Amino acid sequence: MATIGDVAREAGVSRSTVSSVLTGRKYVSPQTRAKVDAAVAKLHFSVNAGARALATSRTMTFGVVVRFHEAEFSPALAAYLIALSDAAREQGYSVVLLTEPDGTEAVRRAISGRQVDGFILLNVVDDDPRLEPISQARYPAVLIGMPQDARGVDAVDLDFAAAAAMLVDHIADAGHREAMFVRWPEELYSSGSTYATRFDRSARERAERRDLRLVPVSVPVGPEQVRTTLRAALENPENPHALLIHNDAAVAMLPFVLGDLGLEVPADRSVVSLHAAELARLYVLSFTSVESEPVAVAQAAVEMLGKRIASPDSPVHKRLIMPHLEPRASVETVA
Amino acid sequence: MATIGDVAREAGVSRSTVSSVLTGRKYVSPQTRAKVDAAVAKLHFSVNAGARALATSRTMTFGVVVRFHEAEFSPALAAYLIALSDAAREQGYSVVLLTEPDGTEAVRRAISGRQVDGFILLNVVDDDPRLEPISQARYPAVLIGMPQDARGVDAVDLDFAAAAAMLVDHIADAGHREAMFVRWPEELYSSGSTYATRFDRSARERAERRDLRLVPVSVPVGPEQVRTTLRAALENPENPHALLIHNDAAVAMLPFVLGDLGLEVPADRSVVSLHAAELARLYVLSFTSVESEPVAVAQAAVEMLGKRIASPDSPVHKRLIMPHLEPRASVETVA
DNA sequence: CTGAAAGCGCTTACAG
DNA sequence: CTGAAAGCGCTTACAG
Repeated sequence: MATIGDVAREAGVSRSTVSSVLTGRKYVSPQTRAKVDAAVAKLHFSVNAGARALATSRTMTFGVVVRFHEAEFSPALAAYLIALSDAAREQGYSVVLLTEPDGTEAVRRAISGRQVDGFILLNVVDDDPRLEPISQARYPAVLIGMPQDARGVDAVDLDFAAAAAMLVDHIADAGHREAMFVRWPEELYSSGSTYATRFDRSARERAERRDLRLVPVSVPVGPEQVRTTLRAALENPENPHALLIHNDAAVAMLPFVLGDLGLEVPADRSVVSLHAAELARLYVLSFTSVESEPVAVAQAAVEMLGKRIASPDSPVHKRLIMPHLEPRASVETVA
Repeated sequence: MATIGDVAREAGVSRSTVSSVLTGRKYVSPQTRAKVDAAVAKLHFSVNAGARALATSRTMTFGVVVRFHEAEFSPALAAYLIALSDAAREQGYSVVLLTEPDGTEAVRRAISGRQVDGFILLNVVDDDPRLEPISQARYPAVLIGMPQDARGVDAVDLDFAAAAAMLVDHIADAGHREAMFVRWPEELYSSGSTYATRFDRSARERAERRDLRLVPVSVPVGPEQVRTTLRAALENPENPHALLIHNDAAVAMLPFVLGDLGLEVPADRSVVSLHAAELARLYVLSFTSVESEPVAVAQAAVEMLGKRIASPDSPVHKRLIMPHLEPRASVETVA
């Protein structure tokens, strides 16, 4: 592999001049620059990343900290990882994967080994232990998620409150006066787990304002349980015919259950949902929905992290990404 | 951040002695070692990765090259990425994500920038362009996939031929004499795309040997097309009642279509399939199946890459990971 | 068994 | 506008 010295010799200049044209931080005459560029091309030279990192004390890499070993819903995960890597590269950064079960340890090691310039934490919840080493070392980081106490770290997330309001409005606009609110298990809401609670509160508030009565249906974990619960809810004649779903597993299962019961959408039931965009790719999920926005979220995260690294002491940023409603004609207008 | 010099001072030894205990490549007396360890702990020291990389010319990182921007089926992708990262860490390696649409360019840059010690290429097909810069630079790499011409690069993959044979046997053992062979679009087989063709050939051979007549059904891309095709195939009274499915989209869609037609498994139809394990996590896929083995494949890949880096000139390795059949009582025994 | 010195490939003041 | 020199934090022969 060619070094900067080889290039300098080839171009007939000093190593520091080569470095100057490489970094672009110093004026170099066009002639000299041309000679250097030619030598670089001829030798297929490119800067040794480790050497540059050592000299600049900037690694130009981000650590992406994946939270769960058993990712709750990995289709979304892959979309985020790829979007993050793409966005990072556009800013000249690489992305290294930190997947240890003990994320705190992974973060600590990456910090003390100076492996990364900053972190992006995926799937952050309240009291996330990974925050500890970061806020302690005052290391640049951006959270994806919106914990109550972000401990002075920047954060970005989908605007779940807006999503809930959009979905409620969509049902209310169609003239419905009541709807089932199909939810995650209640623990998720009481444990203060950020996105769920934000969605929940906003849905309730908006429903109240729009005079929509919400009938909560908590759906337990596991395919069979999901199926049974949905079936019971749909069979109960007391229950509303509109469904507002905030539970990916329920979204995926619903068509099966509708099939079991011979119910049609929107003729028999009106359905809106919040779910990962990936879900819609492989399945026939013809429900009007608000989808997650991995690309927009990833780009915002990378941009925020870049700025944070550039100015460590600027004020803490929070950013909410506005989702959009994808209409799929699954709601019937009622008088 | 503490440096090796700080540790040396704290421990009252030279920097090279500290380095010796850190690398473990030289005998150091237990007493001295203890002093160094104590200093390391006290100062929370850990080696600066970039500096070590520069000194050893080993980055201790692998580049994982993800092929498609639009991942065909990203649930599987996430599982592979996490498994790779975990396996790498166990060997002391980090994993950097290379997601550029132009994978060849990404590989080239990582090589000339000395960013990685080797590559793992995901989802390799015949004539994969990413192989070019790797085989040209004779850079250590392991392919996940089994192209006809691996150009002297190690490769590992699921044993799709064995998978096909297992599934055919399962149907034949239950006494069936014929089965629909639900497949990807034909282009996938004619384009020589490795796993599909291996599965296909093996299924046909085994079926012939077992006296099982296979009726091929090609399923086009897109949810609606999948649904229509499956429906037509199931409604056709000429078609066998056993299904051998090698198409994730068809696997996911089948329950809907069975529901549409009021068919029960295994009473009305017997079903076996090959699909990504992730599929079964979120959905009720109660079909006997052979699932992909991301963890085993990832571990093999990492291990092979480690060995390849250690001995660049050892003979090329190919490795097939034996999958296992997951019985789910979806096949009816016939006379 | 331990330490002084050179070197890995860069960048960056500092002179000129 | 260009170049000589020091330094980033390690490792590794080489002496002792």
